[in-house]
Amino acid sequence: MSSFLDILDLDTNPTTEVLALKQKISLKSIKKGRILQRGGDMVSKIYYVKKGLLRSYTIDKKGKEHIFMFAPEDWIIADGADFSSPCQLFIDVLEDSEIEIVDKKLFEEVYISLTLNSDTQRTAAMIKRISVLQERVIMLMSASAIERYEHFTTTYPQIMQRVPQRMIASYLGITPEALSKVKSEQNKGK
Amino acid sequence: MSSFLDILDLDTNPTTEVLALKQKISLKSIKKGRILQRGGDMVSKIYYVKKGLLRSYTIDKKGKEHIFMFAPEDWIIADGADFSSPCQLFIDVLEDSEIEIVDKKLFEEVYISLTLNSDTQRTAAMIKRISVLQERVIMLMSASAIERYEHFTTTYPQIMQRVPQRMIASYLGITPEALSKVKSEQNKGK
DNA sequence: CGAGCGCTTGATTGAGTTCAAAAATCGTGG
DNA sequence: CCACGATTTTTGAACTCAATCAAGCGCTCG
Repeated sequence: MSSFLDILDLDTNPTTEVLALKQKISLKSIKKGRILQRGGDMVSKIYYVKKGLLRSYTIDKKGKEHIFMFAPEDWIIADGADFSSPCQLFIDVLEDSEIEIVDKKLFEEVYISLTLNSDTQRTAAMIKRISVLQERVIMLMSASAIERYEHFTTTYPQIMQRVPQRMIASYLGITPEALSKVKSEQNKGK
Repeated sequence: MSSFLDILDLDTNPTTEVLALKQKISLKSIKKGRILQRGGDMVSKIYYVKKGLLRSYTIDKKGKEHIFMFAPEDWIIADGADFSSPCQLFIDVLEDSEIEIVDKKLFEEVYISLTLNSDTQRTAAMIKRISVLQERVIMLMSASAIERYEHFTTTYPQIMQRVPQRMIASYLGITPEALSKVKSEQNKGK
């Protein structure tokens, strides 16, 4: 899968609803720094990243950002699960990007009604996301700052190079200062 | 949904595979304390809790347990996502329970091949799980011991009463001592 | 009834935070 | 292409929350 449209094209006999949805999907070029969605917004969209890099994050009561996930090429990012419901995530653009944007509700209705391979695909995508989150929870519960950092560098080396360190710290759940110290610490060791 | 069998019964015209699978699902009564699965085991099963309470957890290198989730009545619990793949979770029984047990691979094959309402159901279940995990990650990244505890008591009051406090601490990612102190602290306040 | 487990409480320690300021890097306009 | 301001990273010192260590209490159940 490399686009929302691909998914819809899987249906060889598109209904009028599918066709209507296809017309509403537009590829947009969006500049770095743009905020696509704020926690608390009522409108909620799904973003398919064709090119570039997005992130989702919360802001806690003390005003501190906590990055929930990064979304590079070919990732879907949205508040809540892939489609439905809750929570209060912000989403913004870290690199100039090309993104497909669809209304969440609309997409969900049509998408779920499609019954074919895309079902297996969607299931696989959700399973992957659950696995990633499971690993993340375990990491947050049991790993020290150093362990988290080393896990990140080996798991997401591509993202490492594309975002400032303070954002990696934010993703790991530690302060930028702590991350800096971790790095200098592990440099001493060699 | 209140059983694996219900899911399979949704298919009004069961294939021979479905029938074969149905025969392999057995309802077992299992006593408190029994370990169903150890991290590292190759066999992997899916457990549907009809009655009772299970938990899944990891054990870190220092030998400490970290509870990943509790599974009371009508929950499905398994290593990794609902069906497939990775990670190293232990699963054991906290209360005398009645459980349906199915081989993960077998179930996945048959289940995924079923295309009907159950698809929507499965999707909904996965979305819910993703939402729960999202909330958990945010909690672990931004909340203090007290906040985590208060969130847990309001969100899972039923489970509160059924497990020892040290397990709640383990779920929250804090030590039993810390949880004890949090409680006495919040009692002072009133 | 005693042994073991779970919960509490206190003293000590330590990893990571906070605050502050200097050093390095980035980016933008001239 | 350079220069300057802004942002990011590093470093250091003081502090804080929770972990660790240790002891005592109360219950259960064997």
